[in-house]
Amino acid sequence: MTTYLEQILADALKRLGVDAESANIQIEKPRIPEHGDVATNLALTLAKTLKKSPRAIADDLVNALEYDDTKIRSVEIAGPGFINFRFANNWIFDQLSDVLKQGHDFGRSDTNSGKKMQVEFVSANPTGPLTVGHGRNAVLGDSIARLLEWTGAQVDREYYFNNAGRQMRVLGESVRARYMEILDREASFPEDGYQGEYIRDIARKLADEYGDELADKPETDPVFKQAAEDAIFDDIKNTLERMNITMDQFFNEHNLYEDGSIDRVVSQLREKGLAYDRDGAVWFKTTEFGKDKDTVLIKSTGEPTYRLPDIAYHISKLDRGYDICIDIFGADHIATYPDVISAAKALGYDTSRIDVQVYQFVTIVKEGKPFKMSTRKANFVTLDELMDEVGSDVTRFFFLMRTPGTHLEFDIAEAKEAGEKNPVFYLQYAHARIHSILRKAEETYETDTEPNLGLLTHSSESALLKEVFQFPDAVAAAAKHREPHRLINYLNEVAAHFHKFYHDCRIMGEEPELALARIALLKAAGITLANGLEILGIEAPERM
RNA sequence: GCGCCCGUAGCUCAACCGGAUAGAGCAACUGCCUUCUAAGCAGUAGGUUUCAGGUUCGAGUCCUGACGGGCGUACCA
Repeated sequence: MTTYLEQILADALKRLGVDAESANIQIEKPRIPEHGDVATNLALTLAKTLKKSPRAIADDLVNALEYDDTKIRSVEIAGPGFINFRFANNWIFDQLSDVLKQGHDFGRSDTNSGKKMQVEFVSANPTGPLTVGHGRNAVLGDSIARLLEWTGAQVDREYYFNNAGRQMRVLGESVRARYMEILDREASFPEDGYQGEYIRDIARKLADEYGDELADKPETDPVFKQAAEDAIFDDIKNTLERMNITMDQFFNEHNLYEDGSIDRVVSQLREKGLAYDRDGAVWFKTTEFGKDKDTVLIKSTGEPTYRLPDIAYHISKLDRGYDICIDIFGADHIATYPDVISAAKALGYDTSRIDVQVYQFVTIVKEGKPFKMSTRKANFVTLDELMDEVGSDVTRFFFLMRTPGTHLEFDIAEAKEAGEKNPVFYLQYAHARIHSILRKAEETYETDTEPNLGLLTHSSESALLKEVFQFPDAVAAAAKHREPHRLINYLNEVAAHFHKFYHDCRIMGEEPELALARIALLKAAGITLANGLEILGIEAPERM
């Protein structure tokens, strides 16, 4: 529908001698039904460049407009210069049949077709279980990936991690200390060690498996770290699976050392005069890119800071041929990615292919107070614990329902109590209700006969119809902005229109002709909700 | 100090690239179940969009400044 309108408007512009390319045609559904089925503000946006009053431009546009009156019933100018369109009934009914035909694919579009994209998310190092702090990242990344798939892209989900370095060393030492404790042997717990109970679990498993065999191994023996990494990664993968998330690839930072790309980045930056030695360290000249200070790439100990592999990693992604690489970053990474971009650009890469999505932190509220989490100190609420309480649907929905760019307050008590008050049930309930009616209707009516859609004349029916048709646009808009919450807002509208329809229009007991037409509408609404929930990674139950 | 993000109803949040009368949920109040799921529907109340300027046909949205909150500003990740 949108495509057709864009087309006829572009044609009209051409007739008026206006460059349609630069005009940026926007079609939107007006808030108020009296303002038509869809509207465009085209005349208003053109007012500045054409130096004419919006009303006059709207007049010209409407005069130049040629449209198929089996599709468009009316076109009128209103307010400051909006052009409002109303659809012809037959066109609406054609669209409805089309929705039913598309079924499980309704909502897909080709705005990103042919594109190879990658979404990198979660990317938590295996030092502990995933916490609610990681939840927003995980769920955002996965739903954005799904949105992109629905707009035609081929998408890889990637988890980037590092199992070397100080963090992991301390993790190994923590496990060893607990292991020794279990054996009643002497060992000091590292000062900044990981205090969580899961460390004891890992140590206990080692003790069960090896007895005291490991006690005489040197402190630095990798067995402890390895056991921890394996166990924790198993746990993380299990958590992701519970959340409906499947990664295509786990990328170990270690690869970047092995294949020489770390060294390559340093030497190439040196060649460009952007890296130099000072005080035994290697520095990146970030002052060249407007920063106050230069940045250390390799510490005087010879160990790289995390920034260097970050740069090499992004270059690896670009080399792998992705058209777009999306990073899902928490606000704490906000300062690091400009360096990555600067470096990649300096090395000749098209950095417009890197798309960094920063989301704001989640404030955990526990017992009415903000709660500071720390993996190391084992102050955390894990995603598993949360899902034990409220399930994965509520968990996903909670993280998705707000704009990524604003702070999200997560009240544990509320999420637990919320239960049936939770807005996710509003959507699921609508879907379940639809299927409940369909089950009943199938017993009474010949639901596979061709319906006479012309009978759908009630205002609640047409409101629902028009809402359903917005679905592909809603998916595309959410994908474009990488903001799944837009889809939730849309689905809420669909559900609201459905519930209203349910209240106003009955099916069982109606004349078969009318009932069949309404069943068709019901199916279309059901398809929309089911497909939308799938993009959010949330169940669409047929019974509740 | 400097940089980035945020500030909208009592609370949690929407508002699509600057568009028509700023919307939901929760909490409060009033109606609606002998008929397809009341986890629902209809309605009442609640706002100087933190404040002060500016840009223009038009500002919650853009610019400047102030105030308030978050996150950065490491040879930590």
